[in-house]
Amino acid sequence: MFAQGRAVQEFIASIESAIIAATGLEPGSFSLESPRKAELGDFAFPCFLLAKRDKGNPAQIAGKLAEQLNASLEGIQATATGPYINFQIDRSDLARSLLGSIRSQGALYGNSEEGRGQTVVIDLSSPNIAKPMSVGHLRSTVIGAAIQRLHDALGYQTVGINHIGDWGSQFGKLVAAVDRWGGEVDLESDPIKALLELYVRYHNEEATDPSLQDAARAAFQELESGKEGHVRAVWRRLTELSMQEFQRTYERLHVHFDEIRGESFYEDHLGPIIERIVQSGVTEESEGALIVSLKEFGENVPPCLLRKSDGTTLYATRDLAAAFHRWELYHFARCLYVVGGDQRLHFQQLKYVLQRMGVEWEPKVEHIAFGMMRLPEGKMSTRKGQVVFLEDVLDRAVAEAAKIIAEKNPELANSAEVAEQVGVGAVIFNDLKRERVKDIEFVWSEVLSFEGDTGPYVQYTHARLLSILTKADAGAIDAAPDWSALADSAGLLLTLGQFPGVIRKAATHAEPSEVTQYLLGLAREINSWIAANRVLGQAPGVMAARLQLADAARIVLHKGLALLGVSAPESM
RNA sequence: GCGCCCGUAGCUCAGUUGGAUAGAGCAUCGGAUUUCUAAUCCGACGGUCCCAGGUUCGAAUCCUGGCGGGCGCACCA
Repeated sequence: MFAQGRAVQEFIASIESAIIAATGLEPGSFSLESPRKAELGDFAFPCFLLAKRDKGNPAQIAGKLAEQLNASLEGIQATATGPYINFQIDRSDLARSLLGSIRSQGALYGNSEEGRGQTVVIDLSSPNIAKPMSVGHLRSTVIGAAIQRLHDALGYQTVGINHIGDWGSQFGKLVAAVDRWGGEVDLESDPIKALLELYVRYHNEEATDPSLQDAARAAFQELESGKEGHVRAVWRRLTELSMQEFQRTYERLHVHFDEIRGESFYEDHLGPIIERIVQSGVTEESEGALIVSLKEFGENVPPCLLRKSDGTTLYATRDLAAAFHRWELYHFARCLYVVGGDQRLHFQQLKYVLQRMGVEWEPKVEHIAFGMMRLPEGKMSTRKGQVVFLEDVLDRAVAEAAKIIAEKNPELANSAEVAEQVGVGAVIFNDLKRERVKDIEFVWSEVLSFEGDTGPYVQYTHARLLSILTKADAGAIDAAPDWSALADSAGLLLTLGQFPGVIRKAATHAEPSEVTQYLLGLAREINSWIAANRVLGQAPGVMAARLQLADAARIVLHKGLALLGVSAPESM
């Protein structure tokens, strides 16, 4: 439907089919690589496999094959360099078709329809009621939201679900704490903080006061019984207070959810799901609890608990209920759980249970694990008060951005708005920068840095391009382009051409950092290009060619940032 | 004890399904602005790719065994 970066794809396809025709290699049995150095060419084909097949010398084979390919390829030069064949696309062809393709598609460049008709469910954010969002929750939220946008771009139907932690035995504790000390704190003006205080106090005192534990257990049992009484009323109020707070943060991060379903949503599903699992014949009673043994997957794999000996359910029960509910609702192509790596075992167990039940869609369920956010002094702990609150991080980043704007661009019109975009963008970008499995140590100076490999660096690059484009005379970009002005810019052009492939791979891998890394590399290339290539005030043909390149680069930066959930201010 | 994840420059990280001389940012040092935003650019410095075997024409990448760090291991989520 769209020419989705076809420019570069078409060049690659013609090289590949020429190689197939000349060698008899199976399509898909090889792929082109990037040469070690850009001067060597745009694409490379190593001849080691051919040499093995034909029992020949790779360098000789490369030499002969290059001659044959040159005879059949048009607009593409093949050169043998040792055991490699390097291909170079005609510079004018490259610029004309690629820039034309990007500029005609605009914000749709990189999109495709490959996911049409398929649904991807993404479980993301999932903060716990009555606890403040920490920088740890940021990870699930921004990684999950980026994964959802990547799938949107590929034409999938996506459903982002915020699986709020609004159920479980800790609510018994919370209700007990509110009942006992609720009058001593201010629940109205700063509810999360007040609730946190109660939560911490509960844990400090439960060891020495057994009546507290009894009260908590009784409260959760009442909550799970479905009784519309005092406990449920308190629980409901806590939920409402917390959700209002969360919503503020989500708005700043530009994250919205298609569904906000707490664990409590599955209250009515718990009985039936347990029944269903029992019917499938995989459960057993053990020490008064209902479990699914997972010994067949390994002697040391712990069983999955569905129901405690006191009759109440667990996390796993609710997640199983949610999984079945989602399948019945969406028949998803993928169901992604963007949840920290500390819960690997839990999701492994979940998948094992589904396997034992013989559920055919089990492989579509994926745990998208990410590394823990740690403080230099150790693991974050809400109970110990060792946390960095997300609001504080955003506020400090925005304040820092405002300070820099005041220094560098005091005349900026909407400076408060831009400071918000830059500060929040820096925080989001920083969190999406590394491979998601890696643990992150939270260091303020790193989060508040706006130079080098940072979000503001990419935003700045975008603003610079826009500045050049808006200063150009109207119509200058439409003059007959002199493509020779871009003869030395092939590297940048090829990078722009990679964008659709970057989106596709990042979505498949559920790895937003592939986009982040790509954007950093692209921004670096653009900044070097700007320093080396004057755009305005050149001969009309030169100017048109360079303006087109600047425009295409601007389009890709903007789109890439949008996929990550980072704003691209017009000036900063 | 067992299982899973991670280990690349002083620090933080990239490194395409195994391919050519392992690359960025930060930090340090030295340069660049009469001209499109210096939140920038150019250069220098900086490496036993944790260690030891193995597979391969070829290994940072795959396999095995160690070491170091993180996380987890039935009635929490």
